[in-house]
Amino acid sequence: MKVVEETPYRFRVEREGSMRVPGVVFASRRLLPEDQALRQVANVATLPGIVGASYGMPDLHWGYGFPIGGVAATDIAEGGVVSPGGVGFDISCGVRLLAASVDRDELRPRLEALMDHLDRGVPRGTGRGGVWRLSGRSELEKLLHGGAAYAVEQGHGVPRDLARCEDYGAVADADVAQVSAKAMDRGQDQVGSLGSGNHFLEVQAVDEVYDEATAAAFGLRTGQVCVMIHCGSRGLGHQICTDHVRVMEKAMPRYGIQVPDRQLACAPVDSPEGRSYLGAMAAAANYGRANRQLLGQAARRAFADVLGAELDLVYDISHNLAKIEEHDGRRLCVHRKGATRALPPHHPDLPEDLAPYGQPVLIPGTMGTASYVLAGVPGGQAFHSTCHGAGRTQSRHQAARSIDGRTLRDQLQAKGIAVRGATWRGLAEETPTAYKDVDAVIEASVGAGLCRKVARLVPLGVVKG
DNA sequence: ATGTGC
Repeated sequence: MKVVEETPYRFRVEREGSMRVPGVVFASRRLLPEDQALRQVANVATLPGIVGASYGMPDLHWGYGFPIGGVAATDIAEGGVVSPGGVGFDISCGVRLLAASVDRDELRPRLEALMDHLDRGVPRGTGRGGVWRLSGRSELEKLLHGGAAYAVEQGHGVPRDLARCEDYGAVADADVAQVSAKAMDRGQDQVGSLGSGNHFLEVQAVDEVYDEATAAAFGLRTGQVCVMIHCGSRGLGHQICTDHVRVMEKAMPRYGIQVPDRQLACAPVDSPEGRSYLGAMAAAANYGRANRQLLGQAARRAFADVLGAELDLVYDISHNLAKIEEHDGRRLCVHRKGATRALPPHHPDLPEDLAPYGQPVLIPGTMGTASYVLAGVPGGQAFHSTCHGAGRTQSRHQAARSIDGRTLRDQLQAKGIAVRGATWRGLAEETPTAYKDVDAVIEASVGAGLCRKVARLVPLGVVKG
């Protein structure tokens, strides 16, 4: 594998073997990942119908089949494929940011009380129930079609929330018939729950604003308290991925598709298997959005009860999704796995009030480090995409071996960050030392021309899944 | 990521 530095923030993985396009990785030298992730970038470049390049964002790291931080688009008319591995197991995993009517100085004396309230009000960990008890299978079906919009319709939020959700709170074309009974069962009682792993609800403060006008348009000001929620589609999305990978593995020989890694299982977008996955994926996307809507409501209740304060939705984005988009007159299936759509100013998909500024992009850091609010920029590199987070450098196992959960909790508390965990092991696996430096990832993303900085947020308290 | 692996 030959990797060439084209510019300070752009590396090219040369085409070789069965690669149809080159790989392009946006990163600094220091952030360029280990060979394994670059090999995955090259593997993705072999997929039928892939256009442009197999892209990697600055937080690129090894994942299931596709790398995390990967973007790949296929041309539907040219037999382009869709691959569940290009979306990931946690379909529609994403981030929601809410801004409070209080500043950090006002919160300080009540922080522990607020965290205790959130600790009780935010279900988390594997398997447990969520804050919304759905009335049976038929209501779950409505939610899979309506996403956050259905949640708001049922009184879980205000209509204004939807104007600040990507796709106004729901993606079209959810096909519930493509969601297995097993996936439905797993999803039935998890709406409004964080899950585990790197999922969290964090109380933050705006530490620095880089662009006053854009921050104001997004509803943010220096010193303001915020809530950031990072979660996905729980067991339902996971089961959908599992089910459809299995179907595609079997179908691939029929379409004459060969891939260098069986985890790249795929099928033409324009095929029964492709359409079936996309329909089920859309249902999971709506589940993820409803999940974040309900957790936002749980945060609102805690802020109202403890502080008499309100929370306005800043934005809600997904960083694990495939989307049918038009680029240069072609209909493409754009896979973003650990990558965020970042629409430029005046893009037709943006709501009018955000159009002058570009799409808000929310980047969660790690526990104890900063998070960022970014905005999309003109240029359209990697089909209008940017990074999604800090990006792991250590496996969960390595991380858990490096530090004890209680020690980590004490370290964070000593930095003034209140911690409400689920398990000690889970906390240790998420030690900030297991991740890349989020500030460096943002610097590379901006340097590569993928986005611009709007605000930097710092953690005050974390509810860890 | 995941009722955490066949």
